[in-house]
Amino acid sequence: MKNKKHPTLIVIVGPTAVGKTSVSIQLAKKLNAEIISADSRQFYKEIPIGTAAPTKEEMEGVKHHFVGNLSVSDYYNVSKFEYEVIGLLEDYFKTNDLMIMVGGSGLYIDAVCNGIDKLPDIDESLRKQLNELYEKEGLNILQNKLRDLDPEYYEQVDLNNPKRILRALEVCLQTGKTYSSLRVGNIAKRPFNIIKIGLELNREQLNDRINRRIYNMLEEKWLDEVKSVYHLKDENALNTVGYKELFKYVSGEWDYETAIEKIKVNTRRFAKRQMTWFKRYDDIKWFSPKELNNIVEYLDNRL
RNA sequence: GGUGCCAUAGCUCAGUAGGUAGAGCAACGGACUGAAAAUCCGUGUGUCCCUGGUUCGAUUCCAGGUGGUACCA
Repeated sequence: MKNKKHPTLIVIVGPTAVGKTSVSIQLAKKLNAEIISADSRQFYKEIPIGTAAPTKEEMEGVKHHFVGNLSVSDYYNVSKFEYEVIGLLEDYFKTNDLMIMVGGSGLYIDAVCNGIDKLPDIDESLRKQLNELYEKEGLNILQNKLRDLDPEYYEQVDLNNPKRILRALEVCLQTGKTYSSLRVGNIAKRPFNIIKIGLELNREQLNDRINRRIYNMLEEKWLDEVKSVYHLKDENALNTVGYKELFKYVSGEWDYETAIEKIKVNTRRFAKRQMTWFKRYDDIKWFSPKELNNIVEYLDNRL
């Protein structure tokens, strides 16, 4: 490796099960870097097996951040992640040149790379109130409310998507301003370089890896882990591929085979959504997870 | 071996009173600014088992074949 002059964040993305963890750890060792996980489910300490979080052994010798740092009952969001990561990097780059950020949560990665609009926190009671309104009155009421409060956003938003509408409404009601006026979408200028690397496999190979990984997770007593958090199953953090299906098995709603089959299907779909997100990055270089040497060479030329 | 039933999308199956076909699931494509492994939107991808016959026209009717299935031997 040449001498690195500019602090650089190496971002490694890719669909679930493609092999990001292994590549990131090998790179971290070669480059003497630490790792930030940008995986919105590996934050939670109660669910390492089903989220394929890096194990203690894997993390041996490579410092990891944002793995198992939260409880599933903690409230967390992208903005906090951005704030914490940027804070960490500011410190880290005083004495180091390279950090690796690896993960599959596109929104979280974008927040770190590009920043996210500064919006106030929403009162818990307001969010709850809106959720109840939606439960009781349905989507139509929310749509009408949004048309009154923020006609501009009403024109752009996917009106069938309750989450988008609820979000816009809570911001409008909390701030007294329109959501559209607060959504400026400025791209943040970061005081470090960013190099994006994508890992991909063809569909057949990825599906095969997905199936094998599900099998391995079950071998590692995933079901015990699921049962241990069953009482928390309504937490958002557990609205997660694998857990929601196995909860239905545990409750007796589905038989085992059905649950496993659904996990496979939903994991494939998740991987597809991730690829859709990452494919729009125009500053990314794609590799197979097997070509570590090519990745190192590519980085070497750019650092 | 005999008789009945079945053969249509990747799977389970509808359907066409003869004018080349459609549901569910799967699959595929897309969106995405504080719940994102979330949430939402879009798309039929087909030798209608094979061969021949009748017909202007057969996936549909007829005959034979092949495969499956049930019952009888």
